[in-house]
Amino acid sequence: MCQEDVRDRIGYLVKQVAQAFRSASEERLRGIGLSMAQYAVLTALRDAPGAPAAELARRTFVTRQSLRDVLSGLTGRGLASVAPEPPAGGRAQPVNLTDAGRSLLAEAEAIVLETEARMTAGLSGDEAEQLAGLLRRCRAGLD
Amino acid sequence: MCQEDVRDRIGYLVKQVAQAFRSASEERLRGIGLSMAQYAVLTALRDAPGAPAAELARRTFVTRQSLRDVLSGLTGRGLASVAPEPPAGGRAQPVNLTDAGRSLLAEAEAIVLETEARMTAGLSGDEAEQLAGLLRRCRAGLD
DNA sequence: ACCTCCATGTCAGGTTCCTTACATCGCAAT
DNA sequence: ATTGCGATGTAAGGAACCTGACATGGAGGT
Repeated sequence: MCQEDVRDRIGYLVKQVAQAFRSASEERLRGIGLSMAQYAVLTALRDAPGAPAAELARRTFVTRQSLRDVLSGLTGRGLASVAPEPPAGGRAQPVNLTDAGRSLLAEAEAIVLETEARMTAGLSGDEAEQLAGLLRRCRAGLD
Repeated sequence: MCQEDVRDRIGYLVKQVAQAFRSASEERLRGIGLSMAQYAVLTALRDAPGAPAAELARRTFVTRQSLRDVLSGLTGRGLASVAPEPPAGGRAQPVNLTDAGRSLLAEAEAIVLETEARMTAGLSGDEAEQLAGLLRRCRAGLD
């Protein structure tokens, strides 16, 4: 049979690395009261200020409904604000970072970048480039 | 500033590929009534027949509590069985695949392998090897 | 024998995320 | 104008996962 060991399969490895990265980041993010999901939304919010919730959902790869859960936690803590009513001639309610959100995001960014550096510590610059390229091609195969 | 685009960061890419892989697999697994989590437990169960629930939890990288949720779904559908009482001189209750579980796992395996093949379709054999090696080194950096 | 430590199983509660479903609003084609 | 259509917002319920806490059984040191 051609049944190879589960642990050597790419899918398993990708999942495992992603999970380890997530766990490691989340562990330290918890110190400033953020989850990985919240961090992702804050980042999307910085990249797309004033975007509607549906757009943030697309950027963070979750459904609008899931994003609502995360967003309500964020607004409840004053890290993000949703316009109470759509602007004239539109339906979408723009979401924005508050000052508190921006400053907390900066802290979170440092934590996640540090974790990422730890993950790629054993790789040379060229190898990191290579890895990124291979991952992009894997992603392309899954549409 | 040295702030690079979020979308080019390794952590982001890994997460994205893992999520795409999971989504693609789950979408097709749903056709046979399995979630990715259930598939993972069935696989662990095949690799370690008679293992206690705590061991399965370690193998699938979730907590014992989470595994209980998944396992109860599995036993409820007759795909796995938990020994009603610990064997003499032990406390752990061995878990095993049923025949139904084994045959459903075979179907699931085919689905997941096919998805994985699609993901790595754009990669040569050498490149797939390379990717696996780089991912293993990333994983090693996160302990 | 006793007692501490560790692993296992279990319960409670909460968070994140999903599917399904529905109401509404803007936009464009008719 | 009206009629669909697509995108948005919202709600309800369930699945998967977590932390925290607790009870119990085995193993090893004292």
